[in-house]
Amino acid sequence: MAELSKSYDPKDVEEKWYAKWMADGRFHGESKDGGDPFCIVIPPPNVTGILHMGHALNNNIQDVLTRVARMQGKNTVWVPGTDHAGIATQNVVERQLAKEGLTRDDLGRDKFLERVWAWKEQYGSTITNQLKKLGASCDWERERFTMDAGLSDAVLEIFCRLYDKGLIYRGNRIINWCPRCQTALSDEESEHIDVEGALYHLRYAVKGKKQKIVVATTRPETMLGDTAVAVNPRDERYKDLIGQMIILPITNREIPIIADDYVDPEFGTGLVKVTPAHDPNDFEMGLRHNLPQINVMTDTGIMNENAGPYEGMDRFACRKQLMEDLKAGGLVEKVEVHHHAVGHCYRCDTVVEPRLSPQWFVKMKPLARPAIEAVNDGRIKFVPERWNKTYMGWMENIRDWCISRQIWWGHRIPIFYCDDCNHEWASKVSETVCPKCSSTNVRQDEDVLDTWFSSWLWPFSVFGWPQQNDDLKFYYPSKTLVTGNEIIFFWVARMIMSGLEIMDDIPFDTVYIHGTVRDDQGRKMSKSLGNSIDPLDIIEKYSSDALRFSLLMITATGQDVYISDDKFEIGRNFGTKIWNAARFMEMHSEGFDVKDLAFKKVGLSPDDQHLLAKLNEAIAATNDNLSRYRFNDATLAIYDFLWGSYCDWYIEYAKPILFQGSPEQKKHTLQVMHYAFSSALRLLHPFMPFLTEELWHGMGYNHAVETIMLAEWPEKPVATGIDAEIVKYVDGKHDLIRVGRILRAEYNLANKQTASFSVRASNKSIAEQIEADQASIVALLKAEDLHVDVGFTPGSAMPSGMSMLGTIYMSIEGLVDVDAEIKKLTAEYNEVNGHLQNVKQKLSNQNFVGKAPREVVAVQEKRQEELIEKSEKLKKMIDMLKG
RNA sequence: GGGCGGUUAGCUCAGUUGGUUAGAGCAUCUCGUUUACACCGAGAGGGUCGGGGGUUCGAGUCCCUCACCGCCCA
Repeated sequence: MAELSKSYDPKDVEEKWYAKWMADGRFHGESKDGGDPFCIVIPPPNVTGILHMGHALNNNIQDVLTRVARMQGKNTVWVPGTDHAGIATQNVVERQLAKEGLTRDDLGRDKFLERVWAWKEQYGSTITNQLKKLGASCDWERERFTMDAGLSDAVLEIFCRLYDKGLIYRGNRIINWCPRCQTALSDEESEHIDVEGALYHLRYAVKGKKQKIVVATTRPETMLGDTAVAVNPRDERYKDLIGQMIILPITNREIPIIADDYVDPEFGTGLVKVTPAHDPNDFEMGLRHNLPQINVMTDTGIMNENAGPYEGMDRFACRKQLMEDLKAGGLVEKVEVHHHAVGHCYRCDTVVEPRLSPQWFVKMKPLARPAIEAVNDGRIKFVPERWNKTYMGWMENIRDWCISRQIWWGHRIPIFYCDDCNHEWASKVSETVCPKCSSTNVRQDEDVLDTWFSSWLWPFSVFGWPQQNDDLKFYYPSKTLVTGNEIIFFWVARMIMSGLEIMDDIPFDTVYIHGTVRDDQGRKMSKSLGNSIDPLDIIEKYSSDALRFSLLMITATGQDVYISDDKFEIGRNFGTKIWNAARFMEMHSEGFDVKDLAFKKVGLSPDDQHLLAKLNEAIAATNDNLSRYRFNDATLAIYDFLWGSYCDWYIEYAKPILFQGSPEQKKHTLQVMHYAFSSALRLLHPFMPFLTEELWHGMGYNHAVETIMLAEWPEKPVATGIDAEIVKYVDGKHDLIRVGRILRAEYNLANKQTASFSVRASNKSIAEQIEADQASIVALLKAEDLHVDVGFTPGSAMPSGMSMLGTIYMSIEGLVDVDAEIKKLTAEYNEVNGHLQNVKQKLSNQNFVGKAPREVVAVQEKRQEELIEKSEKLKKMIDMLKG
């Protein structure tokens, strides 16, 4: 056994073991080794990303699941990787260029892409390196990037298949446009943020009449593109207006008043302006009524030639100027404060402009049907279950997915156009000749695909699809997907659809949705708030094990987790506690062989049995809670066992034996200790991989299995030699010791000060048990001696307390505070009688006795008996003190 | 407007099918440096379980309703 240092230095230990595990290829799995496959695919972080607490939580959970599976002997693979984060990465590189005074257009497409790749080579592994610090046991030999040759091939293959199937189409529709990124976004990428805006009530003149009508809008500048005003056909107020013409202010265009069911008579004035080129609902209305579509803005959100006098102004400057002009013309009825949700670009936070634009879409309804079915019939289950509803709600109202992006970094859309015969076709390879007319006047679509169009293939593309290979066959489908709720639509739902469409099988059978990491005031961690806690700082300050353990211990299943710096002390303190327990064992283990743990299955002491029973409970609880994704309960079970049962009770019990016992007794006790400790280390390993590996070696447990990573996962309980009655007796003994300690505390006995204790045991057999088990009680009570007697009556006033095994008395020299004793016992007597009244009331209630299950009634009857007995005893003790 | 989650000790949270006296960590207070550990040990105090109503012999737990907080979707 190596000598353990006085204090634990996690930094060196953690680096050492991660490097060793990597060098030994411990994280790698191969399909050819067969067995029971267990696969998890990582939610690929953005290649531009840096590790935050959300990642830490997410990857900790995956690592725990992976490490447990590996210890269970499964053929385990956790596939890591990053995604190319089209818009985000392009933004980063463009910012870099801006510092050099350049734009991407200065470089041109090819040169710009070279720059992006160079950036990726230099900085792209930041986040994966940070994952390694967490201890993530990813199979790094399988690391993938969504722009890899293999994954790119998968993207093109899918695109062509879906295009040929008619599931991908090009359409001129209203999409979410980010004027800053100058690209289209999907509906999911436009984040609705509640803002306090205004509802502008504008007066429009009716042609040929003096009458003015009032329409309400939140975006007055789009008025320049209005092509109608609409009312609800059932709205009596405006019946006469339908069919009349309006003269639009500023541009003086004439537009009709139309009737459409879409209009909500309750909203605003019941009259709405219709701008088909700038609003999805207006667009639909425009189609129904054959209205022209007038786009009033450029790609960058600047008003265009259709905006007349406002051409060249920014859209918000235009809004301001236009309102002033309208006010001057007496055309503003009023401006109301209005709360509404406005779409913002999820990458740069710019207000999104709904805008008419030709884009590529995936037809989602046909893909959604089988994906809804898979969750409905339970082939895929969400944990916690409530996310089913969220998923279903979105899937059942699914809209087509806008997949084209007007940027350069990404998979270029594999569509080719012939400018001579107008033929359009999809092809995985670069085309130069039109297959229809043989013209060479051929060009490829300029746009690239949404990044999610590559990540939705992740569960099978990482294994080389469209190639059919053994890995793909063996590891697909993966087991559990671990992710946050914010990407259920973006990613989870789409993977289910692509898996079923392409692989004809679900991509995973369980989706575990964990909570969001927040600060201690419940706010999301964000750079702008400055409230982020950097996991790497926590690792630096407390260790990776501490970060991991603490995070899981405070995260209830699926609930958001509030963290602050000092929460991580939980894990650090626990690690130190375990380290010191190990040192204690080591000090007494000289000459002891940890290979020989065959402690006698007979002749286990009551404390041995109690410890092993608690170990069994911890094993069962850990397994049960893990299977239900209750990580906090799993960690708590291990924590309570090691800190409570093992350190607080068993080590204290073992001290007199290890210090004064016979060699046989010492050996036996050490066997039990090492058995329990090595089991607990294995149970703890997935949560605290580094410390447990260090101790696995430090304690010499590596004699049979070199690394704890591959040691047997504890599942089966210790079957023999444990008597439940004796375990119960030890519970009682702990109670007795607690009561004795209270007596000591009440009289402020110094630690060194010993006292004699007497126990009036509840019955003869308990008396015998205590008698035979005196040493541990004497030690834990720091007693001078201990008398056990069923009929013990104190000769004079003695401080006393009642325990599960009987009444314990403390004899101290001289000063017994009789009044204080009487007061204390009277308080207890009153409390006991209070409970007794309660129970009596229950039992005299015929409804309770008649309707409650027999067991429940029996419990109350037994309790009544105990309370009566306790009450009588207390009465006697008080009388004696008074007498 | 619709949906989901939350409201339990000073703080952050557990509490699985209703059933003894509602738990943990942190914080607070008292005592303690004894030989694994002060990142520790022994003890203590602290809760009308958001309000109201209902079902039940029995409600933190189930139902209704209201209030507030957060998230998602329109």
